Amino acid sequence: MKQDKKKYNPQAIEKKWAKRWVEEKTFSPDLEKAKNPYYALFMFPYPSAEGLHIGNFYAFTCVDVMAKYKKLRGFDVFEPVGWDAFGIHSENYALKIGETPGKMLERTIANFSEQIKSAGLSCDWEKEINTTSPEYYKWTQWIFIQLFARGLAYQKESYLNWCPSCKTVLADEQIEGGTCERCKSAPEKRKMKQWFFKITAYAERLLEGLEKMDWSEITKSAQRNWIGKSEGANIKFKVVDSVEEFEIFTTRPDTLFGCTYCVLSPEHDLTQKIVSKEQRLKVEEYIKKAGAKSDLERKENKEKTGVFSGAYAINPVNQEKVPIWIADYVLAGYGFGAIMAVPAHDERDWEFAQKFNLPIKYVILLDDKKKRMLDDRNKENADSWILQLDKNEKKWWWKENYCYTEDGALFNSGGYNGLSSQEARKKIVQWLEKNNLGKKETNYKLRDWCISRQRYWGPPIPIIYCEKCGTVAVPEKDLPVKLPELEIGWEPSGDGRGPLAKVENFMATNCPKCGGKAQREADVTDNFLDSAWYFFRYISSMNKEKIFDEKLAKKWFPIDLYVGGNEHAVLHLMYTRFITMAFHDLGLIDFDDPFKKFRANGMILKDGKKMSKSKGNVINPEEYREKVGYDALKSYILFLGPLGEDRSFSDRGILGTKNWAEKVYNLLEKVKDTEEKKAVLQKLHKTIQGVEMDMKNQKYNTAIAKLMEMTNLLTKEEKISKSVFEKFVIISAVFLPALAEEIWERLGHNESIFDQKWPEYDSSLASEEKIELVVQINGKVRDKIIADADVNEEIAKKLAITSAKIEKYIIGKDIKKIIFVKGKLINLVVK
RNA sequence: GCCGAAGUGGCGGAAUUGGUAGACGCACACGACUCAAAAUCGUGCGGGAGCAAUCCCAUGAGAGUUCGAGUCUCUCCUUCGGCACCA
Repeated sequence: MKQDKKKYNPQAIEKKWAKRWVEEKTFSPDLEKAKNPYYALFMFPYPSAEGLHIGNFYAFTCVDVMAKYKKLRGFDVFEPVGWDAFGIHSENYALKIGETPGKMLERTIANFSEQIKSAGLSCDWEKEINTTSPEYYKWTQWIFIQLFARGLAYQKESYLNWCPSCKTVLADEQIEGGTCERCKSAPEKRKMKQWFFKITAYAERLLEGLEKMDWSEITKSAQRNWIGKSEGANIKFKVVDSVEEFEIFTTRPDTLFGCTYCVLSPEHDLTQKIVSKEQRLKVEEYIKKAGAKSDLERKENKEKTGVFSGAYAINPVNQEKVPIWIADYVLAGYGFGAIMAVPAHDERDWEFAQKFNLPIKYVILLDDKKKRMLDDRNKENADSWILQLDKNEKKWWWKENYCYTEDGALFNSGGYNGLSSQEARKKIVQWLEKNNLGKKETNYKLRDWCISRQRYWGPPIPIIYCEKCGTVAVPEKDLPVKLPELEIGWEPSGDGRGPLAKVENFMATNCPKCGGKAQREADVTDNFLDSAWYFFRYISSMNKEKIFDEKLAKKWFPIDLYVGGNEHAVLHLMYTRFITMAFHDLGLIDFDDPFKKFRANGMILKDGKKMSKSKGNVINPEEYREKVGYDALKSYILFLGPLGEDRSFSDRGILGTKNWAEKVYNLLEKVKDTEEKKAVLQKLHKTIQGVEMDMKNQKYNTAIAKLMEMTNLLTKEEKISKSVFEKFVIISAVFLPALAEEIWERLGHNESIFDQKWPEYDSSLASEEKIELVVQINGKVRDKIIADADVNEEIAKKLAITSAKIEKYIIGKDIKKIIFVKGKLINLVVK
């Protein structure tokens, strides 16, 4: 019986402390008075009915260990928690189980919060938020009207992604690999009038900001690709025998002389105006067909199609007359939806010209090196080059049947012949600008954020349509526009309007300007808007006057550490940056980017495979609490490898951290009144130093390894002094919080271990007195000699050449050179 | 195709950033305890040669720089992530 009491019982210990931490508000800082703020944030969860999963657990823990470490280092740590509960995800699930989302969430949030509370995280439950509460979404709507007032929220009609299953439009960011991010069905193209946020106005700032931020490279690169900056020029083309003209965007103005035709997208405004009588029927038929194609069809079938418009344009640089074609390989949404085609030096134009027998004109010469490179790539055609000798330099161009996009030297280009592509780009654009025929321009792939959703479960868009006054924002004093609590009729209708459109007492209102009868907007905002600003609300979750307190924001922002899944790289993370920049421009804050440091946590694989319900290899955290306890589970996840990489979880492997926790627990018995051995003290101080360094670099895995080493050393000791053990327990508390807290109490302390000070290491103890001096001959290790740590070159040399093992390598040879690395090695270069 | 990250024992991964490759853990083997098993503790554990001391090979492949390369440079291969008819 007594035996049992002494046994490590993680479940009981963890339960006890998790409860006490919440009750005693151990981790609730005073935001106003805090002197040394540290804001640690994990992506707030969507409270799914399945409950906490291992991915949540991983991301939360990555933040949590840093929070605990910083708290021990004397910071006022704020690690808030809340619920991202609006949105299609919740609503679809509610539809599936036939319950209203509101009722369902009451239950799932209660469950989820119990789970997080029992996980022993240092969350501040005082500041909990929920995006579906009117106190929260009042401010989501407030953001909308602020952006509306500044022209950053606007309505426009355009072709949008319509998800037939979710029955709503989606933002471009929510189409992943051509399908709906939520339900994986193929979206249709629909022309609709919708609300947009002008994120494109921030394209350059979003891109530039990336340079300064401490974010995972993988995330930054995803954002860069999504923003898709390209520099080039706009060029005007006049239409022959017409007053019309159109502009094109190109990144290769140096190839302007090689333009042999132009292409307009089927949606281009000009097509109707310029089409010739003979071609009209064909053109109209083509436009109709192209319009019916979904993005997915386009993606799958990249075969070029198109039709001649019957009209011609004038190349501004050489007055050549070139045909204008209509083709859907030119996209309406990018640039002007019109291009100059240079088939010799653009692969898409090349393909099109081949198919429709359009002329090809080479204007770029390549040097020998580039020619050889292309020859290697394209061996079967390697004999079609034409040689041109230019100032004794060999230059080449292709005779036929090939297209190359490399930069080179210009020819067939009038006064620009001989210039490099780079120079020619500058000169040609200068000439165009001087003659008002074009200008330098930068384009981005990023498009404005469509935020209307034809759904029920979101904040209603705070807009009123008045016959007299037009589109009017709901005044701030009337916020929030409450989402009516519907028992029935909240399902998406699919008719292009949100279900609120049918709720008469919601829709009917008065115009805030003229007081006359008016209608509300029936759509709600995108769920990603709720989550684009939640971290601002945490610091003022109770504030009724303001979205957040500016003084507190100044103190607590930018956020010190943010961790979450990289699947949000271009969704959530881009939107948060945009909203933060907008806040900056509203004068609310003085910074542009909300997260100083972001780390993407990788995925957890089970035995090397992706987890999925169908495979039955899903890791349920609660199951492992039963088996090994949360302290061991969390440590194991972190121990598996460096942050940001995928990691393979195995049932056997987890025993490693379980054993570790148990060993630490068992050390308690050895605490005696005793003098500490020097070797133990040295290891302790080295461990403190090492853990500090690893935490600084967020190398949790090696920090744990160092603590394990210390544990192994202590396990071998008969007696451990209390002072050494206490220090060791404090530094272990970062990874084994409940266990450490329990030990701390048993050592006779009343206050929480997390209110203790991190022990300072003594650098004289942390560094070695004796080292193993490595002796190399010509860079190969030949001997290791124990020497004083501060041994100098002279003595090291003596030690080396008098070593018996070294003798045979230097006998009869000259020592040409000696390389000495202090505290490490001496290398004798002999011949 | 373009951009980014990565490739080290049977496995997850270390390596103070150019200085002892394989820390720590898992698995495995042997030993101690036990009537026995589990648990625990101890020892070993990249490959090859040798009784041994020791020597050779080895960080995806190949070259290079260097006294010295897992780390830097170039070329190539593979895997993963992002973008993709974006002019």
